[in-house]
Amino acid sequence: MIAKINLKEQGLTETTPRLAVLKAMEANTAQHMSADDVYRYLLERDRPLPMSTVYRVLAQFEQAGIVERHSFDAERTKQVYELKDPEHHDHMICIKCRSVHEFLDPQIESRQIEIAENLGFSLTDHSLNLYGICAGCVQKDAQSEKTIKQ
Amino acid sequence: MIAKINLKEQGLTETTPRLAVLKAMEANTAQHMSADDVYRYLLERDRPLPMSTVYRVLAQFEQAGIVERHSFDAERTKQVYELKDPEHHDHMICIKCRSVHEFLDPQIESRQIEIAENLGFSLTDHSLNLYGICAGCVQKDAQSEKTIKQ
DNA sequence: ATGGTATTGCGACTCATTCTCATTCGTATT
DNA sequence: AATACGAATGAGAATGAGTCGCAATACCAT
Repeated sequence: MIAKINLKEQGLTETTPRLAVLKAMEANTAQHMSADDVYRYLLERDRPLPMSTVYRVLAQFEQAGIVERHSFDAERTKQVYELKDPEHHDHMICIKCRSVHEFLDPQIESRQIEIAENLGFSLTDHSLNLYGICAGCVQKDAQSEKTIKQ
Repeated sequence: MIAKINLKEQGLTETTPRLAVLKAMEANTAQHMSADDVYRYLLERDRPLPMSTVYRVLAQFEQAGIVERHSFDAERTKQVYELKDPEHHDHMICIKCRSVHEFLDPQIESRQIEIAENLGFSLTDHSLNLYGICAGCVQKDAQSEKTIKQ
């Protein structure tokens, strides 16, 4: 659960575009939103914002620590955003259906810190993405294979 | 140490452009090479190859398992390639000097497999990038801070 | 040498993202 | 409430990595 975000508290003045983008993000916490997703959401449900503003506002949000930016796709390098969860998590991406599961593993987290320390690195950030085929798609695959063999 | 690569063994005919790109990669195992790095290397040391061919050949190499593609940069999403190491490794990137350290941690590796299993995922791949400031840059930072304070 | 397939060179193209700059908005101050 | 000044926005052009289409060329088996 993500706490209600107040722009002023994050050092951002409350403008109409910023509130709109924030609304779009809050309405879609279940997904990771690309700039285009935000753009289309606002076009349909709210009022249109130019893409340049969507990008700008998302960048401002990222700087203010309101959202996090990721790029999951190994091929197409499209960026997506999500409201920042106070507790960090990693991602597991289904390469078939593009669904994203979030997970947190304290063991890996602490191991990363150890590794960084050993190498004399001052760790500021990290990203761990697991790619694979989700339970649902594994099943679908198995079924379609059966169908073909018949 | 990476074994000498034979294109034919990888199912690729030995053409001049492919050999040139391979040579460029083998001559620069210390760095991760962008398509542009390869392009410039060949322009200077060998014979020019059009960018489209560089990209194409690198893509063929990736498919054949000769190189691996990564995108380290959190901001600019530029892709880089490296000759594929038979044993997988992860990356630690210095956000100051852009240097990349490679590391391998069996504990994290096996934990990833466990996590995937628990979530019903069939794991095909993963990427773990640690971002931070390397030992060298930490020192430089400390020094320049001292200078400023004087 | 010949023919057919695979590969290349070239430029045009796509698409996400960033930039520019004139206009408008937000807000602190009269 | 008017003013003023910096911050934010809108619109569209620009950028830059990467891809595509297709004619020309290279590779290889016969």
